Amino acid sequence: MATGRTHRPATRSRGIPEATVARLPLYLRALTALSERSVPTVSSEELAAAAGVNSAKLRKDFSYLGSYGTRGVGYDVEYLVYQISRELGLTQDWPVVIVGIGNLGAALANYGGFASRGFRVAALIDADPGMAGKPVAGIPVQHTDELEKIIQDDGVSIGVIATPAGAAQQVCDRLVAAGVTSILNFAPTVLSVPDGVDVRKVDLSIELQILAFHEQRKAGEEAAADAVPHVAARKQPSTDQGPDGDVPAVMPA
Amino acid sequence: MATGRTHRPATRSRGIPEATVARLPLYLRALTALSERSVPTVSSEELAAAAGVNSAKLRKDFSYLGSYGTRGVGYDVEYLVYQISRELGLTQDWPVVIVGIGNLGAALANYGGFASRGFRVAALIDADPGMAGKPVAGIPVQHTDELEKIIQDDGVSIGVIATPAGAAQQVCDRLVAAGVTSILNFAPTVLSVPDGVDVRKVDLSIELQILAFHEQRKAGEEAAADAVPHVAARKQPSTDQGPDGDVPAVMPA
DNA sequence: AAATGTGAACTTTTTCACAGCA
DNA sequence: TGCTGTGAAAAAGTTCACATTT
Repeated sequence: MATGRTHRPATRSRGIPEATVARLPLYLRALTALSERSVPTVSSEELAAAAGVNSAKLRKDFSYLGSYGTRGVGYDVEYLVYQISRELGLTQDWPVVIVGIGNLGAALANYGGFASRGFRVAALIDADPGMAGKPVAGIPVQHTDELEKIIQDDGVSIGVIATPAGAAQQVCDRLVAAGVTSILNFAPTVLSVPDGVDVRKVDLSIELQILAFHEQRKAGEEAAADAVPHVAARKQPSTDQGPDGDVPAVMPA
Repeated sequence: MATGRTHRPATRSRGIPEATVARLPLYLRALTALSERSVPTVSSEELAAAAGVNSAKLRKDFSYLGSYGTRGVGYDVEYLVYQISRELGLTQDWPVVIVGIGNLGAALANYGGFASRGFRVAALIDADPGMAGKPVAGIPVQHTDELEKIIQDDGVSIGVIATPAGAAQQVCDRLVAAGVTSILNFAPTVLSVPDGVDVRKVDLSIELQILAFHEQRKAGEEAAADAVPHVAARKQPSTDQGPDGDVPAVMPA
């Protein structure tokens, strides 16, 4: 690395669409399950079903990574697991700090899928001095004062914020100042960060509100449906996750 | 579909884009904060900044709801709060059950923003008989056997699954059979549900993997940047959340 | 025969830029 | 004058359908 080269690494044209990146972990999970069952190969159709997406989308997604399948056969499970892991950066180990060891922080610390896939909890940090030293998920909680030291010593670049909303921005600023460049925010606040820092948020109440919106609409539809001869059959098992789910679009006049 | 009607209802063309729906809770939160500070009106620019989106997008989003602003002035905070709440279905009260009262379930039960905005925890349910009766967040945990009864008695239509992955599909099936039509899934599994049921998922490990992807790319870029005279200034405070975060596209020529 | 990989069509979402109103 | 509301353009994402390869 670090040469005077002006071109993108001879690899394949970078620029995997963000939507594709967001689905790679889904594929990886499905593939890992297959791998554990020692399934050697899988078709786009099968894998797509397991991941809950459609097969054309899956093939298109994989096409951004390269040609890892075999026509007439499908994909080699182990090989794909490796390729996707590599693409996601999971072949290296990412130390992560969790700040705010309340109920949620403890839940996160205990979350198994964490350690399993490339991530390692480097430290648990809480502002409450009473918590200091107390082990959570086998890791002793450290006081906020130690934050900068921990991040620098362990080379932490990913931080998880599970504090109350009021403390989140301040914690975020400290994390960023200490060198963290990716933040997963569970606090219900918009964080502002310098350029070059990634923030993703997970927000229970937003998810519930989106569900309520669709739920309300369903209720309206039912009322409308009552006025109509026969409600169309609802019950085809469909696999569908993510942002929408249905969005039918009927509506009373 | 069902009737012979071919035209859209006379109402304002329903069909708020899904992307817009997903942002409404964000606007609502920002507006609620303003309302608490007794701010009477707000411009699209200000509100957009508070919500972490750009103002054109916000205006476009609001335009799907109707014309609730005043040109030259901005939006009336209270009025908008009401309109968005109504649109999201938050003017009614949604009873919610949480299934799986481990660390995460407890965290969710204790989550304040829950009760505050239209949602009410109708019951906490766990498969462990030892948990039964134990109060969490002031609510006694009930055994899974009671699930169907609770859902029917309380008219619950939204369920939260916080069980281990292995139990999730089974719990989901029972919820759906009992009448739940919206599910928020915290278990790391793809749930399959009948048509007409909405599922949204929240998945810590997926979020971390997406961060790792970008983090890895940053590392690569840095190395590339070392070969270039001077790294462009990174540090303009930017507000940016959601799916991407940055995706800088530095790309040496 | 089976299943990938991908141009091309289509849909959704974002951004632009400005007319129109208070 | 200031700021909304929105057509129109651009970008991103999804789906189709089929030539290509094993």
